[in-house]
Amino acid sequence: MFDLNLTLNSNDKEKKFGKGCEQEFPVTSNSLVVNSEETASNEDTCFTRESTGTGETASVAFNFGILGGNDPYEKDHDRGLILTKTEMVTQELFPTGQLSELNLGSRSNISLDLSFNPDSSQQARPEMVVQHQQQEVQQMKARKSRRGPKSKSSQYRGVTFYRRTGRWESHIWDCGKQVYLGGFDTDLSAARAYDRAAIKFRGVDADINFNLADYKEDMKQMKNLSKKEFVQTLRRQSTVFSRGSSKCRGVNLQKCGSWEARMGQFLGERAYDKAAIKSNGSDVINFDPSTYDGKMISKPHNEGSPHDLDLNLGISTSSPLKESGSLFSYQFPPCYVQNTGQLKLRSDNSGTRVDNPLTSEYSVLWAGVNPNFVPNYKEQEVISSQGQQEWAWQVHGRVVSTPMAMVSAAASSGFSLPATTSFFTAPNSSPEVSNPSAVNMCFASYSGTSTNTSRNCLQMKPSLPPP
DNA sequence: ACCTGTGTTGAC
DNA sequence: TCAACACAGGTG
Repeated sequence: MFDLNLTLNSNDKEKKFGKGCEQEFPVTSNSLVVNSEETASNEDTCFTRESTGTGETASVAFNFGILGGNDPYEKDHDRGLILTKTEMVTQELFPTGQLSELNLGSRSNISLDLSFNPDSSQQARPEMVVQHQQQEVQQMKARKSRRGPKSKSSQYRGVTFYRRTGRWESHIWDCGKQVYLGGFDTDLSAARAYDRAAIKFRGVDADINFNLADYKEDMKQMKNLSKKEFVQTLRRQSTVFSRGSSKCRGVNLQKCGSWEARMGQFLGERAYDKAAIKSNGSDVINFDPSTYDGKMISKPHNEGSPHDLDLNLGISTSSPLKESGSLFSYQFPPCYVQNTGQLKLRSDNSGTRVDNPLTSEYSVLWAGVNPNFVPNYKEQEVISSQGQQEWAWQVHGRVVSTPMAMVSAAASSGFSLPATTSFFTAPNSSPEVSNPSAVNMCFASYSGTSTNTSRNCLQMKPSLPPP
């Protein structure tokens, strides 16, 4: 068993972790003490690596005493370690990724590299560690420490929870002015937006929430953008509707040029519309207010019912499962297109259940859409297999350039290709499509309590605006 | 959605 | 004292 007696220079401790951060360490030892330099040459010394945020790594010496030790094997079932005196074990107690989640910041991403080996010849050379540590201290001194109050609402820098909207917002300061970076569903997303902006505005030495390495790709892309353009890009990537992306709430332009549409029948835009009607009237909603007359609002049986549909019309460029946590594997029925200039929703209760039974969230993905196509939804008509009137939308749109080919988002959206190849219909390849700007959307919904699956197809086809 | 004023915090 | 920051109200 190790005695985790670690002592840390009091000055450094506060600089690196901030006040009260010790409590956030996920260590149960009663005496976690970081050793000072003088003891770094001790045979029982272990080392930590500290990410500096600039790709460099510094080390801090730790001292671990051996307690007990009569047994050839020391088992720590809690940590899943089996230690012997004759083998060298390296255990990273604090994975870097986890630490970044623990409000330690990029500079504080410390991982303990616990090495035990009685044979000192196989140990890391302490003098190198000390040297590295000294370099790190100098870098820390040269770098301006954080100023300003710590956020009470978020563990991340630059991220604030906005009570009024119930969202996370991120801001950054530039030239004495606060710049709005966007509103987000999660503080994690907001923190990432802040990080990107911080790197853009202040360079790689900026104090950020996560590892600089996470933003390598972003750094390449942001090189060609001005600050203003970059902020606009961040805002467009924010979870919520953002001006400059689309004039329609819930529609966002993705990096790849595809449009992402995200809505919920009752939890998303519909919920927004309903609330807006109640509080502000019907002039700010997405859909025709007449459609809510005694129908959407007065039919609470749909709310929370198995047939609530989260019409997540998203095309994602990266790891949507990770980001949204709401995109599950669906099998989509084939979509078809009618040359009617209308977007229709069909709903029936046939089909098989394919999604996560533990959730009642529903998703829909749609293929890449012409970026110049600006949809204007208007709820218009309803079709269902039972002849019941549901709802659908008429689509008005305009196309100002040749349409881009639809791109299958299956690979990046967590869908298996066989299940989705029929979902995305390339407008130029489908014989059914006469208008190359038509958009296909299909989705399936599943009840958490029922084995029925509602399969729905949306047809969206823009019509040119009247002259 | 975005801007901006103001209070708070911590380094200098 | 001042810059950096968070919070929150204002505006369109």
